[in-house]
Amino acid sequence: MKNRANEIDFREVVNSWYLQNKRDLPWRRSSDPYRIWLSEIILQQTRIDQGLPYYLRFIKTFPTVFDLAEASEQQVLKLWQGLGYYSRARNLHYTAKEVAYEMEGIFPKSFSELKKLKGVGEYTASAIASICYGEAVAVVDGNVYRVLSRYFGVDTPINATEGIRYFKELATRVLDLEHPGDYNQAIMEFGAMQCKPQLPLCASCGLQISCVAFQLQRVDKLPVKLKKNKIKKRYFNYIVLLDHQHTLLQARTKKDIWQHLYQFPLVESNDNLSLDELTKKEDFLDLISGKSYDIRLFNPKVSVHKLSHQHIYTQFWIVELKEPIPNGIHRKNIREYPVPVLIANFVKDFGL
DNA sequence: AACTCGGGGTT
DNA sequence: AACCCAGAGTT
Repeated sequence: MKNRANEIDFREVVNSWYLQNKRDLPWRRSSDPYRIWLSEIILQQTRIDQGLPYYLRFIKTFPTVFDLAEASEQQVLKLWQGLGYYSRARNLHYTAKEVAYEMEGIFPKSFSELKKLKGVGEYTASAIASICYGEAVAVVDGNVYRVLSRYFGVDTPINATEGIRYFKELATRVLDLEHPGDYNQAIMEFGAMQCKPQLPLCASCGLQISCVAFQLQRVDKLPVKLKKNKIKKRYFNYIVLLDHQHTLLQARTKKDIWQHLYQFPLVESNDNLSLDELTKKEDFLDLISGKSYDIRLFNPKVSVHKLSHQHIYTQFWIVELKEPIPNGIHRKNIREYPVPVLIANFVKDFGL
C-alpha cells in the first residue's frame, strides 16, 4: 500500500526540479496542437537530440497541418529519412490529411478523440490532451516507467499487461491535476536527465530519501523488463545497376523493414555470397535478363547494418551495363527518393 | 499477449 | 554487446 504523503512529496519535488532544470525546447514555446502532435510523433522511441533537427525541418517545410497534408507521401518520407520507424511518417501524413480535409484543420480536443487518430496511441493522446488542453491524463513513456518503478519500488515488468495497467494507474494517482501538461513533461524530463537508465544522478536527487529503489540499492535493477527476442541475421546483396547516366531503384513493398522506402534491386540469401554464387541466383539472372555486363564487389569487407532486431550483412555489387537500363532513373535524381540509412551511406561512399 | 518496426547514444 | 529512447499497429 502506497503512502499518500510520499505521492504528494514526489509530485512537488518533480515539479520544482523541472522549474530549475527544464531544457528550452522549441515545442515548449507553443501550445499549438499541430506542433505538439508533430513533436510527439517524431519523439516516439526517439531521443530528443536525434528528433530535434527533424522537428525543426518539418516545421520549416510544413508550417501548418495544411502544408503537411498537401505534400506527397514521398516528400514526407524523404524528410523523415534516417529517423526510423517509417510507418510513423506515413501515419503522420495520413492524419494530417484527415485533420486538414475532414476536420477543417482543427485537431480533436480530448484524449478519447485524439486517440482515434492514426499513429496516436495512449501516450501521444495523453501528451497532446494534457499539454494543449489541460486535460488531466497521465503520460506513461519509458521515462515514467523508470522513475515510478524506482521511486515506488515496483518490480512488476513494465512490458506485460499487468505492469502496463499498474503503472498507468500509479501515474494517474501521482498526476498533478492542476498542471497536468507541465507535470507530464516534468516527470519525463526528470527521467531523461536525472533518473537516467544508466548512472542515474542519485547523489544529487531530491527524491533520494524517499526513493524505495535507492534505499534498497535496487536502482540498477529497476524497471524490470521481460526478455527481448534475439537478433536475426540477414544477408543482402544489392545490385547497383549502372549505365551512362542511370541506375535502378525499387520500392520495398513487402511487410518487412523499410516498407515504402527505395533500394537497389536486392538479392537476399542465407549467407554471404561469392560472385559465382550470386550470378547463378534466379533473382540476379532475372534482373540481368541476358544482357552483357561487368560486375565487381564494392565492399570486399562486408558491412553490417545493425537494427534493433536484425543485423544486416550487406554486399554492394556494381554491375555496369552497356545498354540502357529499362525503367532506370537518372543518377542525379537519386536524392529525391527516400532510402534507408544503409543505402544513403552507400550512395555517399560510392559517390553516386 | 506477443511481434514487428530503425537508427543512434551510452555504458 | 546490451540496453534504451517523449510507442503504435498488427497478428
